[in-house]
Parts: sequence; C-alpha cells; structure tokens
Amino acid sequence: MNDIKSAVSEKSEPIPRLGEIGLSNFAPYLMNRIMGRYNADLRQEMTGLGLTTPKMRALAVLSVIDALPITELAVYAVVEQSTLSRSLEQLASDGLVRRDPDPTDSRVTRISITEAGRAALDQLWPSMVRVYEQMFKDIPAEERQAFVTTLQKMLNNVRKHDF
Amino acid sequence: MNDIKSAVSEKSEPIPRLGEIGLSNFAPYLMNRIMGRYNADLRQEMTGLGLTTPKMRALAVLSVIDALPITELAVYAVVEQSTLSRSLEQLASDGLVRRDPDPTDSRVTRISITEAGRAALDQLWPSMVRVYEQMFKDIPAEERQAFVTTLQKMLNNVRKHDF
DNA sequence: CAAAATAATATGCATTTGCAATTATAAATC
DNA sequence: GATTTATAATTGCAAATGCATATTATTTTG
Repeated sequence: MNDIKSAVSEKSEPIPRLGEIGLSNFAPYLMNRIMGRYNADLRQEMTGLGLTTPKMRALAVLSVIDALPITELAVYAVVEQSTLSRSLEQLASDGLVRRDPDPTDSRVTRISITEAGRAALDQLWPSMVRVYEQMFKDIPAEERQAFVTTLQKMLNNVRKHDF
Repeated sequence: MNDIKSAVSEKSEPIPRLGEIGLSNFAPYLMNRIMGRYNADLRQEMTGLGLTTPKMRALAVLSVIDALPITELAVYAVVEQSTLSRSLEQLASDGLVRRDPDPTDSRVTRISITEAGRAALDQLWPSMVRVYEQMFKDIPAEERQAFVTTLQKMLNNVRKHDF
C-alpha cells in the first residue's frame, strides 16, 4: 500500500494518482508540510537575531564541519550557491563567519564560523530543540531512531555528491 | 541517543549542541536536505510545464480535495497566503483552476481544479513518482509504512489547524 | 443592534531568490 | 606548453517572496 507502483500486478500497471494514494499517505507531501511548519516556526526566532534561513543553515553546518569551500557548504546547507554567496557576505560583515583563501587552490574560499557565530547559533539552538521536541512529542526513542535510519538511507538515495 | 535532551540524567542537563549530535543524526536537517533535493529535482520538470513549486503544490492538493477556500489551500499546500493568491491568479488565467464564490460566506473564494489543471498535473505526476521511487529505493514496504506512520504523528504534533 | 473584533483575500513594497553570465583559476587535452 | 575545458565564486537582473497593510465581509460583544 505504500509502494506506489507495482502494488497489485507484476509490471506496468497504470500508476495510481495522488488522489488514490491520499495526501496523508504520500511521504514527500507530509515531509514538505512538516518542514514548512518547522522552518516557519524557526524563522520567527531567527528574525529577532537578524538571521535568515540560509544564514542559519550555514552557521549550523559550520558549527559541525569547519573550513568548508562555499560550493560544498551550499550542498550541506541546502542553499543555492548564489544565495549562499550573498548570505556569507552578510555573515562575514557581521563577524559571524570568516573567509580564508584555500592554500592550494586559489579559486576556493573556505568558510569558518567565528566565536560570535557560535554565540549566535547558541542563542537559536534552544528554539531549534524546542521545535524538534514538539515535532517528536510522544514518539518513543526506538521509533525516532528507526525514523532517522530511514532518513539516512533516503539521503543516500537522493544525494548527488559524496558529502 | 535520539532523544535530544534528557539522555543521561533526570532534569535540566545542558542541552547537547548540534556538533555533538551530528548533522546526520538530526532529523530536521536530514528532512530539509532530502526535500531540498526532491523539490529541486521537480522544479526542473515543472519549468518545462510553466509551473512553479507553489502552483504545482496547489494543483496537487486540489486534485485530492476540491473547492477549497484560499486560506485553507495555503495551509495544505504549504505556501504563504499572499504567494498563493498570486499563484492562483496565474493558474486561473491559464485555465488550470476555477474560482467560485462561496455561497454562504461572500469573503471566501473556493478554488477548484479544472480538467486542464488535472491534465497538467498528470504530465508532472510520473516525474513525481520517479523521484519518489528513487528516494525510497531499496527501502522495504514495511519500513516505508512505518516511516509514513511516524510522519503522520509528526504532522499532528506540529499542525496548527484542524486540517 | 451598533461598535469592535475577527476573518478572507488582495496588494504595495522592499527584500530575497534563482538563473544566466562573468571573472578568475586550475586541469585536461592536443 | 598553448589551447580548450572544467570548476569556484561573484554579480546583474527579472521574477518571486514575505511582511505589513488595505479592503470587504462576518461574527462577537456590550
């Protein structure tokens, strides 16, 4: 019932339409809707800190993986490269990230989070956790774990880069 | 390990930072990244059909639930009300949706998908299924089902409306 | 039932976005 | 090793977005 094609017969059945599956059984719909709420909830908190979604995502990634080239950071942060370029401009001028030329490839600029950047993220982090906990309210630890395991497989399936 | 706070002790432990959890164990990060890819992949197909993400989402929802007030459609489609208002303008002038005044509340405009709208969505649907299948490649039916079940709980947790 | 509060939709406007083109550097090819 | 091709990052520009507000209609309240 959850394998969208091939449910009944062997090959080339007519693909069921969305109406037959139902919005609430279609994983991408549910994920978009949940993340839409998550991101909207956080945007409010970010505005107060002078951050935007792309800026926040860049900081979040950089808090985990440092000194990333911009192109790579764009993939991790799920932000268009040109959008990220401009976000980094602002983050740098606000002193939340630092730009260092790559020593071996002078095309590359490596981005690092600064102490001020970490402090900004730390201010936001409790809200992120709060929204996260609301999202997983009453969902037991094993179910959360299984969910994340499936997500990891999915990311592997759709990712176009090695990172 | 997946319950972000309260992992070790009873109350008010210091909240672990994102760096300690790791990006690939943080469900919202994974979900944003997967859906970023999903939406980017589809955007290419949509462009060829003269559609945008908000337009496509509106059509997808309307193919399942018809004659929705704009405000309600905005929630289902995960699109800002003002953005949706403008998207519907275009969809209507392209003949893909119809606007009908609500008979009992004259503030409300109810939106329905037209035959042409269904045809446009039908053209996109195979791509949506293809991206979906890629996403869940090698993930068995029971795991998909469990995943959707968790998503449904999550949506219930974060939703702010009855629908 | 008049006045105030709420709700649905549209719109003005500044900002953000994404795409395409540009610039600068590096790698590959002939 | 000069020329072509590929890659990293920025930027110009038109279109899209989100917020606040305007407008019209409905519901609530005193």
